Amino acid sequence: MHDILSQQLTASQRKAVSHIEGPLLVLAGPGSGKTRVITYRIAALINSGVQPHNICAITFTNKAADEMRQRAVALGASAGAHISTFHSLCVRILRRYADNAGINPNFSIYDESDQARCVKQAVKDCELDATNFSPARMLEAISALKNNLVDVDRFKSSAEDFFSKTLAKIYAHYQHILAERNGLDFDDLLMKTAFLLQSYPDVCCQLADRFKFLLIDEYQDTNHAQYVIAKALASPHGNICATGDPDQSIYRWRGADIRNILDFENDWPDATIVKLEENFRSTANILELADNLISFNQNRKEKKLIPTKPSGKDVVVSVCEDEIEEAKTVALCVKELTDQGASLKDIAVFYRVNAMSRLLEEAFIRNKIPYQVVRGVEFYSRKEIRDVLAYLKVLVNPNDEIALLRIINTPARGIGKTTIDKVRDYAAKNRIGFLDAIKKAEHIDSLSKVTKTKLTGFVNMIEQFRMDLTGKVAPLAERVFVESGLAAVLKARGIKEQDALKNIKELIKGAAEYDERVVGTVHELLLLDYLQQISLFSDVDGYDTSSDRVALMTLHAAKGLEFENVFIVGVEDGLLPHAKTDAYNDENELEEERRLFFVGITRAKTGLFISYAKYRTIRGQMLRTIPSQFLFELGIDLTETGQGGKSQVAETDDLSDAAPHFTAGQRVRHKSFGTGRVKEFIDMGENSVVVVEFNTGQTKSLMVKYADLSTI
DNA sequence: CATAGCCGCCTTTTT
DNA sequence: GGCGGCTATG
Repeated sequence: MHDILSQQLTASQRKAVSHIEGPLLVLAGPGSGKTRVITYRIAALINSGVQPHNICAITFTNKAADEMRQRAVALGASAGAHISTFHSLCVRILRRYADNAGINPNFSIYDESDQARCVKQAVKDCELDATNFSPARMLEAISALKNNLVDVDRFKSSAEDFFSKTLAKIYAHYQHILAERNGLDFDDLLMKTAFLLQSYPDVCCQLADRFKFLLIDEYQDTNHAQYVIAKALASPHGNICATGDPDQSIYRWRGADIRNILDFENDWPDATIVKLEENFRSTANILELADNLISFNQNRKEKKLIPTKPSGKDVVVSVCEDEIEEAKTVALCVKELTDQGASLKDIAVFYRVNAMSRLLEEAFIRNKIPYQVVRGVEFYSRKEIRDVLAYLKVLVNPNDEIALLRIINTPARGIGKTTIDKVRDYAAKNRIGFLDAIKKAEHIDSLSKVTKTKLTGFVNMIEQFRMDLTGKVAPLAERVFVESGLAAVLKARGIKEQDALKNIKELIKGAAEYDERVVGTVHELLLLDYLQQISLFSDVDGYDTSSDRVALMTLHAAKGLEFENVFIVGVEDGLLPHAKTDAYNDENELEEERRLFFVGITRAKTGLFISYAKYRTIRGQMLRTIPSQFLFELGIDLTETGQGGKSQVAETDDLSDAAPHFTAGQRVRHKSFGTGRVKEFIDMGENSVVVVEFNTGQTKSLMVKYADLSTI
């Protein structure tokens, strides 16, 4: 079988597949058949006698893991290889070696909103002002520390200035709160695993013995913690195969360190490097644009995209009047494509921010085009779903105060804030958990008799549910939904709540599928496993590739996918690159935004449609936009009209119209105030006002027509 | 203690 | 322009 497989591969691909022992780096450009190579590699390892369960492949999303598993099996490889994301792998390791890691294996995984609550509490505990130390900013800082494996102690000892010292306090409190609730956030999963592997060489050896071959996809987007984990797991045997493309690194903001892939050769001196530069996905003209664009990045290793397909359809750049027209244009183009025989599932629309999906959805609905917004997590963040899950979480992890507080009065059962405060006080005084305090409601003198009864009723219900803990998940979820009273409340409400009911049904259906999947596996706590798994659900995981609908997603979510036809909308300054990035001061941030566009473009096989709107309503205000600089970097003559060239501009744009316009983030120079950055532009025709923060520190509002600002 | 209504906040990307 | 949190009222 192996030989037959090899014949379907190019020479470089074959090299990447057949190189079995020792470190291997596969530098794979977009559309180079990287996924195919990894899958074949798994099959080849198994063919050469490696036990499937000795293989550990790490993918970027659960969806990618599922697909890889299926493909490997389709190639004839027996199932049993461990294929998952870094986070899922860490959950497994942490549960198995919980004692060594110093945690309770029944931990809850805290998502962003849970984290926000905890950090808010921490800020409050430290008696700090939430405006100066906003939870979001603190969380971001803490996340960055964790990704770099800086724990509380280390950060405390290095903190010198006021801000760092304060952050250290909040960090310490935050970790304390999580520990009390037996909760781990996403970053903890990585950090705790990395520390575990560093402190316990024997654990590390056991794992290396279990996973004798390590494969890591999308290596360019690993952060420091993931890097340490990978290195520790592979060090005993050196059988590490990393694949990735530095030009597709788009998660720097999340701690991804591009040096991990650039320095692979230094980390593993005897590494074999295989480059996959041929592109089997896109037409030559699409690749040319991508190549032009990415070559504007200075901080990169030169790499050519070698097309294997001839030039195809012209790339279309559409200039629309506003965002509504843009959405309409996309919908009409989709119709045209389907009229020509394209199927909807071969079409995708990418945008920079999730908020941009709404207008597109409306346009698709109006034009009766089936679509799906690819955002898996949103399902699990719906109120009714979170409610049911909170009940389940409390059953598994009674210390999960976040979940407990959520359900104690949901549905309303007469347990209000005052009661909760009293119970909390009691818990704190007696140094017991919140749930334990409720159990002792009888002993809390400040509570009225009625309240005590209510609390005992609640505890009894929880205890009842707990009897079912070791069984299947779906029946328990259904039971909780009904007996908690949630069902009655939803059913009593109007037609609007039918959606909620449907969602719960969907949840139970999903749980039933889980039960089905794990049938036969021995688990002391299936519910725990289920909850931890769905906590790690990602955006693309909810993407249903089998249904015939247009896919709408962010450029980030598009990573690793490919489509016959791709639309990229909103290619405007302030959106791509996004104004929230520091693209105008920090070349690295600009380059990452450029890579993001590059990733989007290189998803397209034959049809590529790029668009921007001349006016866009932001925060209720319609503003004149500036086309993204990236558009010009594509190397398309944007003034060109007609069909002759390799690209076509759908509508001509009169860029030369009226007084100059500015956008936030733009750098400008003023005769007497010097250089500064535009904070805001208020479009009032010829009386437009621009607010500029000058480098001197002062902020000025200036009338554009008098100010004589020049752009830099 | 529950509910409605108001104010003020934020709005990048995600495992 | 949308959501969450807070307050005033029943």
